[in-house]
Amino acid sequence: MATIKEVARRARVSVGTVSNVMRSSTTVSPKLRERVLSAIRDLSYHPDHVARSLKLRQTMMLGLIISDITNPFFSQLVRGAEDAALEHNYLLLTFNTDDKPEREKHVLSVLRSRRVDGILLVVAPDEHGYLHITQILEWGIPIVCLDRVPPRIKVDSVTVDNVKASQDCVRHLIEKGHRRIGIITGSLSLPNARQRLRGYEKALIEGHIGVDRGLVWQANFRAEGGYQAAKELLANPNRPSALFVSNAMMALGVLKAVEELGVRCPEELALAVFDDIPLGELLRPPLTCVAQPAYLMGYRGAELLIQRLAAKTAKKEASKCLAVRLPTELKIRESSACSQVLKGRSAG
Amino acid sequence: MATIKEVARRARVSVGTVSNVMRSSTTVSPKLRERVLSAIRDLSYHPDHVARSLKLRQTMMLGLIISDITNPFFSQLVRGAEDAALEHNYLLLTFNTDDKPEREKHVLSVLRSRRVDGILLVVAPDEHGYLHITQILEWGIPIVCLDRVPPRIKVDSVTVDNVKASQDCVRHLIEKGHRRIGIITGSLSLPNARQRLRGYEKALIEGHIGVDRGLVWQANFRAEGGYQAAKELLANPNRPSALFVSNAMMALGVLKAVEELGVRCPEELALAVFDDIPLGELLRPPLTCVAQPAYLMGYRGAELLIQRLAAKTAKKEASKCLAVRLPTELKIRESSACSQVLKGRSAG
DNA sequence: ATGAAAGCGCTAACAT
DNA sequence: ATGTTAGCGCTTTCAT
Repeated sequence: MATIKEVARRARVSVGTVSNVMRSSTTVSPKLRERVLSAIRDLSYHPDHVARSLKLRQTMMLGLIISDITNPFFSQLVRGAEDAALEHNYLLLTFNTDDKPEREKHVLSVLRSRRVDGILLVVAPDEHGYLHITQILEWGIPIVCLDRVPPRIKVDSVTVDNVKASQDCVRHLIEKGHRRIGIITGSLSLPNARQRLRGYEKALIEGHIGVDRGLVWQANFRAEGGYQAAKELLANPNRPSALFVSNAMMALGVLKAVEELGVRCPEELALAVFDDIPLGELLRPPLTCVAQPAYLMGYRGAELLIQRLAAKTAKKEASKCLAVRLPTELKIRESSACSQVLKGRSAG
Repeated sequence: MATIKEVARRARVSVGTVSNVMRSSTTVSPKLRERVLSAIRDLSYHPDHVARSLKLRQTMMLGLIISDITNPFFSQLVRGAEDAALEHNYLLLTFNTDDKPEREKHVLSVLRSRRVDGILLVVAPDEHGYLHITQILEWGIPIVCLDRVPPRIKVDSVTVDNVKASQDCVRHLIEKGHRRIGIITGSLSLPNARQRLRGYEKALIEGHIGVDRGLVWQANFRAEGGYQAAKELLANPNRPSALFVSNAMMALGVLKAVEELGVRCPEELALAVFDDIPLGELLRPPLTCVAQPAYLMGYRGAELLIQRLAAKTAKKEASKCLAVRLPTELKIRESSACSQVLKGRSAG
C-alpha cells in the first residue's frame, strides 16, 4: 500500500504538501494540488488511519456494548447508533455481553486499550456499585448509558420512563377488568427491571389492588426465562387472569408455554408486554405492548456522545450530565382483549 | 493515560524491557520483571493498541459487512463471527448496507483506510461483475464471503447449498400434493436468490410440473417486498395453492398479507420458507422452513479468515480457495400441512 | 540480560 | 506557498 511519502515523491512535493491537500488546512497552489491529486489516483492511495489516530490521539471509533444483538430491541438500537456514528465519520465496535458482568469488564478493558474515543453502554447487572463504570469515566473516556442507567453514577443517558410506561401498560389491564395481574420481571439487579416492577406496583396501588408477592416471578430477560416462569405460573391453581411481561424476549417464551399448555389467550390469560416485537402483530394473538423507540435511542445516544467528544476536543467546560428521556407508546392489540371469563364475572 | 515510557521510568528500566515483559518474547530477570509488573499496576497502564498496530502493521480488526442486522439470520451470524473473532483477540467492525452497492463500496473503502486485517462479506447485488471485490483482494486484504458468493471470483466462502435446500423444500410441497406452486424470490442479481430459484425449478421439473413464469414473483428479501408480492399474488384469480418464500423477512410480509386478506393457511395457501425464524413455531400457523446454520456460518467464516491471516503472516504459500458448505435442515411444520382442498381433489 | 535507537505513517509547528 | 522535521507509543534489531 502506498504511503504519503510515495505520493509526495511521485508528485515531486513534500509530505507536508500532500497532507495539506488531503486535509485542506493550508492553501496549496492549484498546480501542485493537481499533481498531488493525480499521484493519489495513480497510486490509489488510501491514507493510513492508524497512523493518523496515533498522531491525533483520537481513533474516531466508538465502543457499543449491548447484551444481545439477537434481541430485536437491540438490533434496532444498533442500527440507530450506526447511522449517527457514520454520519460523523465514527466507526462502531459492537460487543454482546449476554448481561455477564465479567464479559462487560473484559470488553471495557479491551476498549480502553484500543483507545476508542467514547462508549455507548447498555450496562450489565452489577452487585458492586458499578465501580468499573466510574473508573472508565475517570480515565477520561466519555460514556453514554442506553436503556439502563446505573444508580448514583454521574453519567449521560438516553432512556425511557420505565416506571410510567409500565404503569400505563398495567393500568390498561386493570381497565380491562383484571384484578389478579401477575408480572414476570428481568433480573432485579438491573435498574430498568426494577423500574418496570415499580410501575406495575404503582398501577396496582392506584387501582386499589393489593400487591401480591406470589404474583411476581423473577426471570432474566431471555426467552428461556419467560418460558420457565410461565410454566410455573400457569401450573399455579390460583393463577392470575392477566400477565405483564417486562420484555419482549421473555414474552416469546411465555407464548411458547401458553401454546404448549393449551391455555387460551386472552380468554384464560391476558398478556401485555414491555417492548414491541417487530412481528408482534403477526403472532396469534397479536400482543399488546408498550413500544420503546429503540432506533432513536441508539441514534440519540451516539449523537450525544459525539457532541460530548466535540466539546472535549474544544476544551469546553464539561456541562452537567444529560438524561434524555424518550417517549413510549402503548399499543393495544388482541392479547389484552376483554376476556369471556371476566365478562361473565362482571355480569354475575 | 500512562505510556510505556512512564512505566519504564517508574520501574527504572528501559522501554525495551517493559515491552519484553509484556510480550514475554525475551527472558527478563525475575527482579526486573517484578519491578515492571508493579509499575504497570501502579500506573494502571493499558498498552496503546493503536501504536502497536502502526508498528506491527496489523490492527487485529476484522470488517464484517452484512445487509441488515435486523434480520434474525444476520444477528445470529454476527454472534458467531464475534465469538470466533474474540477467541483469537480480533475485534469486529460491523456495517449494515441494506444491500445497497454504493454503501458497500463506501464501507469497503473505509475499511481499507482503517487497515483492517481481513473482511467478512455478505456481498450486495452488483451488476458490474463485482470488480470492487477483486480490487480489495489485489490490495492484499483477505476476504471471506458469507451466505452469497459472487460468481467467477476466486474468494473463500462459507455458504449452504441453496439449490439443494430449496429443491428439498419445494419437493416437500409437491409431496403434499401441490401442483401450482409459486415462489417469491429476492433480487435476482443476488447469487443466492438465483440459486434458490434454480432449486425451485429443479424440484418442479423433477416432479414433472411445468415451470410457469406467471408463478414467479421477484421481490427484495425484505418484509415490505414479501407483503407487496403476496398482495398481488393473492389477488390473482388463478393463484397457486402453495408458495415457496425465499427468505424469512419476506415470509413475515407474506404472513401479514395473508392475515389481512383473511386467507386461510395452509388450507387455501400452503407456505414454506427459506430460513427459520427464531419464533417460527410461535406464529399461527407455525412455518415450515429450511433452516440455515447462521451462527455457524459466522463462526466458521471468521475462523477461516483468521486462519488465512495466520498463513499470510507466516508467509506461507496461499493455498487454493476454500468453499465451505454447511448443512441445512428441513423443518416441517403446520404451514405446509395437507390442505382440505387438496384432499378433496385427490379424492375426486 | 539489558539498553539505545530506528522507524511504522501521519500531522503540525516551524523555517524558508 | 512549500519544505523540513519532531514526535505520537510502540516493537525490534543491534550493541553492550
